[in-house]
Amino acid sequence: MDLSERQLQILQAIINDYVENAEPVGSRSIAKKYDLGVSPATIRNEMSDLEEMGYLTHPHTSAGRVPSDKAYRLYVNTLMKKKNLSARDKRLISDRLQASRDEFDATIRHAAELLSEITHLTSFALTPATNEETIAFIRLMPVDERTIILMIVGESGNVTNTTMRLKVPYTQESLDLLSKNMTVTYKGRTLDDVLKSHIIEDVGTDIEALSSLRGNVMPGFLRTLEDMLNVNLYMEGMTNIFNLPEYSSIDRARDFMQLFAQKDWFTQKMLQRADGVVVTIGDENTKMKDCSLITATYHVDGKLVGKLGVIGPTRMKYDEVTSLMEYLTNNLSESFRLPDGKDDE
Amino acid sequence: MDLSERQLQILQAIINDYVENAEPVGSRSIAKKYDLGVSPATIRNEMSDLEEMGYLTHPHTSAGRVPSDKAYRLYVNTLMKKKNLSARDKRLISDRLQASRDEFDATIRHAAELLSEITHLTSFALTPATNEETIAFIRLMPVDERTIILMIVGESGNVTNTTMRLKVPYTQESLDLLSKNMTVTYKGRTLDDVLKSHIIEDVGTDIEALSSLRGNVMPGFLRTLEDMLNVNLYMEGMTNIFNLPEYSSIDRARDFMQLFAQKDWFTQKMLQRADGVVVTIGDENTKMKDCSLITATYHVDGKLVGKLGVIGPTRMKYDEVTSLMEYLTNNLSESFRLPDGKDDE
DNA sequence: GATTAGCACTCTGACTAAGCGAGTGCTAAC
DNA sequence: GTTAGCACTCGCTTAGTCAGAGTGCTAATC
Repeated sequence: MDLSERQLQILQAIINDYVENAEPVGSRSIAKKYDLGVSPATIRNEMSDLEEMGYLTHPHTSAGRVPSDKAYRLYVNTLMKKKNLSARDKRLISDRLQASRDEFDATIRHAAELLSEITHLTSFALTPATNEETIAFIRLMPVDERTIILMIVGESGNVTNTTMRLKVPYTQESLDLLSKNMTVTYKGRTLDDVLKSHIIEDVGTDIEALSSLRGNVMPGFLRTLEDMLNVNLYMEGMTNIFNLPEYSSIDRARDFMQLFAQKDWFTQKMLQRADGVVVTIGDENTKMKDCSLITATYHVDGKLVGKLGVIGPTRMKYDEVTSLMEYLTNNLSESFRLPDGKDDE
Repeated sequence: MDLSERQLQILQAIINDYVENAEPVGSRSIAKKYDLGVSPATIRNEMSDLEEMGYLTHPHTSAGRVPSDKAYRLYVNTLMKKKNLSARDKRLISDRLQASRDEFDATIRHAAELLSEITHLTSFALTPATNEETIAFIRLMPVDERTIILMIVGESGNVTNTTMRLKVPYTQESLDLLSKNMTVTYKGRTLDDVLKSHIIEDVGTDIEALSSLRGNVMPGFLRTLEDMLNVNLYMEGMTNIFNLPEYSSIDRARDFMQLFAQKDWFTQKMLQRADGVVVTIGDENTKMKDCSLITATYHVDGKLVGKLGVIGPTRMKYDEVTSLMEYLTNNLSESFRLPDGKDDE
C-alpha cells in the first residue's frame, strides 16, 4: 500500500511546516504555502487517508494534523535529502576544531559544543571506547617512601595512572623488575582481555621479594585498567530545550533532564548503538519516547571508535542534523588520523 | 534597634513554617501551631513591625508574610542551632565513603552524591585546587618512533600526562636527559609559579641535541601544567529542584539550569569563596539572587583544599545542611589524611 | 500601655460561561 | 476525482463570580 506522489508531497509539506512551527498544520495553510495545485478540501481528503495509514495524528477533532513517528521514519528513510552546510558553519567548525587539535578530549568536547550551537539542541560526545586497546607497557614509579605511581600505556598512546600507597616498603629495583614483569605478561593484550582473565594468577612470581609488592599493586592495577576502560561523556546545550515549545511544561523538561542524570546508564546505551549515522525516532527509543536521537561515529587512527550525538524532540530538522553530523565526524576522524596515527613515516 | 525576645520567637516561627511549607504564613496559623501565649492580633502587630524592619515581606495585601533574605541572614548568624545527623544518615555516609576510599575522585563525587541525596537539593564537589602543588619530577617516555608521553608528578602524588607527537626523532638518551634537566629546573616549584614565569627561557640548553627536542616538548609541557591546574567539578541532583514549588515555573527552572551550563565560570566563582562553611543568601550572591549557596572546604593531607557545595532556594534548612556539610567535610579530610599523607611512618 | 476581639477590606485562585478562531467532515455540485 | 459551502467541534481566552485566607484598623479590655 504505497503512497501516491501527491500524498508524499502533502506529507512532506506537513512535516516541513510542523518542524518549523511546532503547531498542528491545517489543510488551508498547506494549500496556501505550498503550490500543489489542489484545494484545501482535496488536501483534507488526502490527510484523512494519511491519518488512516498512521502517518498523521490528530490532537483533537478541530485541530490540524501532526506527523507521527512513522511519518518521520519515512521522511528520514526516503524523503529527506542531504543538506550542504552553510559557509559560516563550515568556518565555525574548522576554526574551533583547529584550535584544540592537539588536545584530544578538548577537541571532542568542542565538537559537541559545535553540535549544540549549530542545531540549538542538546548534544553529547563520547571519547572512544578503549576495550580494543592493547597494552604497550606498564611502569611503576616512586613518589615517596610508601607511595608509588602505576602507569599503564596503551599502544594507541592512551595513558592512565593511579597513585597508590603501599603497605610494604619497596626498592627501585623491585619496582623496575615488577614493571618489566607485568609488561612482558600483558603487552599486546587488550584491556578487556586482561581485566577478564583473573590476572592475579597470571603474573609469574619467580622472585620471592616481588610477591608481596605484587600483592599490593594488583588491586590498584585492576582499578586502573577499569579506569582506562571508562569513556568520558561530554554533554552540551542541555538548557537549549527550554526554548522549545514541546518542553514548556515543567514535567516534560524534568523528564528530559533526568535522562542525563544517570550518566552511566546513558553512556552504556549510547555505546551499544551501531556505527555510522543512526537515527532513532520517538517510540523506537527505550526511554525518551518523545525524543529523537541521532548518533554518529568518528574514528581515531582508523581504529578506536567514539560517538557524537544529538537529542531533541521528534520534530527535528533531520536533514540538517544528519548532514552536520556526517560532516563533523568526518572532520574529527581526519583530525585524529595524523596526531595519533602511524602513517606518516 | 534590637529585636525583642518575642519578635525573635515569631520570626523563628515564621521561618520554620515557611521553610516547611513554602507558603506565606499568616498570624493565625502561627498562633495556633506555636504556643506563644498571644493572640493572632498581637502577632499581626509584631509582624507589621518586623516587616518595617525588613525581616518580612508581603506578596500582596491579603497574604501571609514571607521571610526576607535579611531574616535568613539573622537566622543563620544567631538563631540557628547545630543539628545532629540521624543515625541513618551517618551510616549512609560512612558506607558510601568507605567504599571508594582509595579512589580519590570517586570519593569526592560520592560526597557530592550524598549531599544531594540527603538534602534533596543540588550539590557539587570540586577536587582540590593544585596551584600550591609543587613539582616532584618530570618524566618523558617513548611510545613509538615519533610519539612520547610527558608526565608531571607533584609532591602530593598528583599526576598528569599528555601524549604528544614530535616533529623530530628522538633517542632514549635524549629523553632521559631532558627529563632530568627539566626535573632539576622545576623540582620544588609550584605549578602556578612555573606556568607564570615564561619558562621557555628557563631550561638550560647546554647540550645541542636537546635543543630541538626541548622546543618540541615545551608547548605540551605548558599544556600539561595547565591541565594539572584544572580542578574537576562534579554536579549532582540538578533535577531535584524540579520538585520544589519555587521552580515550578519554567523560567525559574531554566535560569537555575543555565547557571551550571557555564561550568568554568561556576568553578571559578566557587574557588574564590572563603574557606570553612560559608553561607550566602539570595541577594548576597552575584547571580542566582533567589538561591542560597553553602560551601565548605575539605583538606587533603592537611594542605590542598577542595570544596563541597549545596545550592537551593533561600527557603532552605540551613541548620541541617550546614551541620551535614560540616560532618561530611570533616569525614573527607579525615579520609584523605592517611592515603596521601606522610604522617604514619 | 499592651493586648485582644471584631469587622471591613483586599487579594488570590478556582470555577463558570460566553465568544472567537481554526479546522475538520460531510454533502452536494462541478 | 475535485471542489465549494456549511454545520459542527474543540480549545483558548476573557470576563465575571464566589469562597477563603489574611490583613489593618478601631474600639474595648486587661
